This record gives sequence, structure tokens and C-alpha cells, in this order.
Amino acid sequence: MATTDKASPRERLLDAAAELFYRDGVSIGVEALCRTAGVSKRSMYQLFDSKDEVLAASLERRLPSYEARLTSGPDGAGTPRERILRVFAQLEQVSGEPDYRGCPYLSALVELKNPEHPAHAVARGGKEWLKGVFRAQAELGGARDPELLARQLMLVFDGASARAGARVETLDDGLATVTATALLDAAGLE
Amino acid sequence: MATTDKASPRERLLDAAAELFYRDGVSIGVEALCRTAGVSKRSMYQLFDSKDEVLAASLERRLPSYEARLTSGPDGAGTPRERILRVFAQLEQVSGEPDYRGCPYLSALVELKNPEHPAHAVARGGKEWLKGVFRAQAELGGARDPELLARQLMLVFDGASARAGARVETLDDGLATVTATALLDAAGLE
DNA sequence: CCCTCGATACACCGATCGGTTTCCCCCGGT
DNA sequence: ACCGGGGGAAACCGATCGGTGTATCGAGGG
Repeated sequence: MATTDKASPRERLLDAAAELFYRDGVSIGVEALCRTAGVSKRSMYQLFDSKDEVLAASLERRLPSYEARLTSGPDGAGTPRERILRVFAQLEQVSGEPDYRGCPYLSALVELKNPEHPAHAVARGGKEWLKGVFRAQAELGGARDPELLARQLMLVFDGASARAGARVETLDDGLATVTATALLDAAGLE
Repeated sequence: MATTDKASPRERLLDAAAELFYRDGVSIGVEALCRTAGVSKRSMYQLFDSKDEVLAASLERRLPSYEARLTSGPDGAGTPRERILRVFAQLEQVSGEPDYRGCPYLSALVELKNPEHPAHAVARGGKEWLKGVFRAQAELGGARDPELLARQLMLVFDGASARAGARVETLDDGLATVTATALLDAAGLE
């Protein structure tokens, strides 16, 4: 197993949590979590206060790689339009993988109806970050209303990831990029 | 209680299930469900084969009113553009209610990761119906690519409902209608 | 009047939930 | 060689999970 080899118990727990939480939803049991992480329940509970904290920490840990993947490409290069469209192209690409289940942060927000849940704030942060990226590029590109454009792009991004993850839509024909492009054009982005 | 008065056990169960499932997610227990429905577990299990079937049936039961609400307005009237935008206006309106938690069918699709779940098919049906409405109006309105436009509108609809339900976005300034309008224009709808 | 049938209450099933505690082993320090 | 402590295995906690078995009740129809 990839997550069972040599790594600190903390890392093994966080990796296993990210995977199981993503695949099976919030209903992972502590038992199953610790079993696949190769860590005893006792150790888990002295590393974290509760299962909820483990979930929050696991979402937080994935943030950097999540952000890196979405904004990947020839480093720092490209026009604002290209940078924005690259996010949607990445989404289209990853959504084709057979075990794709949608954006983990959106799933968390939908599943954790209680906004007080520690993981809820982390997920909100992830979403806020992406919106910030869109907004910054919208400003750079001279969009008429950068904030509005960023919010519109988030609708498309979350709608696309949710629908693709639920297998009621397919993105591999460029649906997301073509939709985003229409909005960029309408917003007057260069 | 609204759902506890006089109605068949079946109806009381279905109503309670719709409410609890929507408010608390898939994790409602059979015990709590039956308690709030005022129906004994024994009765529930001779009306339905399993809890999953109750959930599927409750989603199915709500379909007609769900469809009616989204397409409401001066009956049969309006241009295709107006008919489409009315759906988004309705979404914006209902999303303002304090206990709005997003489209129940999208939530079901996200929470029930297993596509074999009986409720999964029902939820897919609800989504397919709305897409069909969009497509039909897109054709009537002479859109360049009705199928594409319908899929784009679904992205916006689901993104908007998910984000509003998760309280990371607010629709009351017309975000959904303005975004849909941009896509209608880009698609060449009359 | 009685009898059946639908519905109820409630105990019960094994499994699992999140979380705690106990016991023991092993490893490092001296 | 000895001792201390951290971590793992597993028992244990009360609660709840989805689901069933049983006995009772009450209303309606012959």
C-alpha cells in the first residue's frame, strides 16, 4: 500500500483519511480509517482530538497539491485568459479518471451540512482560494467586473466538478472550457 | 407537526424522509425517521423493503412539486428565454430561504457515491428532466447548439445551488440569472 | 358479535459508531 | 542489565446502526 510504508503515523493517517473520505464520504469509521493507515486508534487519538479534526487536517494537507495541480503548466507563463482556462482544462482532464468523484472540498461542503464542523472551514478556504485566483486573473485581464466574473467561474467550476463526479455529465469534450470561455468573452476579458 | 396529522403512514414516512434527508443528509437513522413520521418501524418495513427504498421513494414523490416550482409562472407563457431564466430566478428566490441546503437531487448524487443506490437513479432522473427542459427551450429559441446550451445551463444551475446551499455563495443579487443570460446570448438564443 | 387485518409497542439481533482504557511488548537510555 | 515510556492490540464503553420477531390493540366488515 502506498500510504502504509514508511512515513510518520500522522502522515499515514492524513493520507488514508484523504483517500477514504474522498472515496466513501464522511461515513468512514475510525476503525476502518486506522486499519488502512496502519495506526492504532490510541495513537490517532493522541495525535488528534477527534475524527473530525483528522478529516479537517487531511483536507488542509491536500490544499497545496490541489492548488498546484489546478494552476499547473509552463510556470508563471500565459495570459490571464490562458491561466483561467488552464484551471478548467485541468478539471476536464482529472475528471476523466475512473475514480474521480468531484472536487473534494465541494463534496465536503455538501456532506458536512453543519458549518461548525472543523473541516467545513477548511473546505471554504479551498474554494475561496480558487475564487481569488480567478479574480486576480480577471483583474489582470481587464474584465469589466472581476468579482462577478470570478463568482461566475466558480459556479461553472463547481457545477462541472459535481456533475462529473456524480457521473451525470462528461467533461472530456471541453464542456467546462467552452463554457468558461463564453463567460470570459462576455466579461470583456482580453 | 405538519407531517404527523392525518395522512397515510406511507405519506407521513415519505414526507418525514424528504425533510430529514434534506436537512441532515443520508445519515438519518431509521429510528429517528420513524419517530418523526409517527410510524412504527414494523410498519415502515412492511411498506418498504429497506431504508434506501424509502429515500428513493421520498425523492421521487417530491419530483412533481420540484418541477412545478422551477417552471412556475404565468402558465405556458413566455419566450424560451423567459422560460429558461425563470428557472434561475426561482432558484435565486428559494436559495434565499434560511434553511435552503441546495438542490436535493444534487445533494443525493454527491452523498450517495454508489450509483447502484436506488435513490441515485431517481436523482439522476430529476437532473435529466431539468436538462430536458433547457434543451427543449433552447431548440424553440433557435440556439446554435441546444444540447450544448442545456449542458452549460446545468453546470450553472448545479454550481449555483450547491454553492448557495453550502453558504459559500449568495444568489440574491441575480448571479445565476446574469450568468445564464450570458450563456444564452453566447448561444445565439433569441 | 366476533374475527380479521393493519398498525403499534417493544424487545431483540449482530454490527458498527466515536472514544477510552488496559495490558503488554519493545526500544532506548544509563 | 535494568528500567521507563511510547505505541500497538484489543477489550470495553454506551449509543446507534439497519432490520426482525412477537405480542397486543383497535377499528371495520361478515
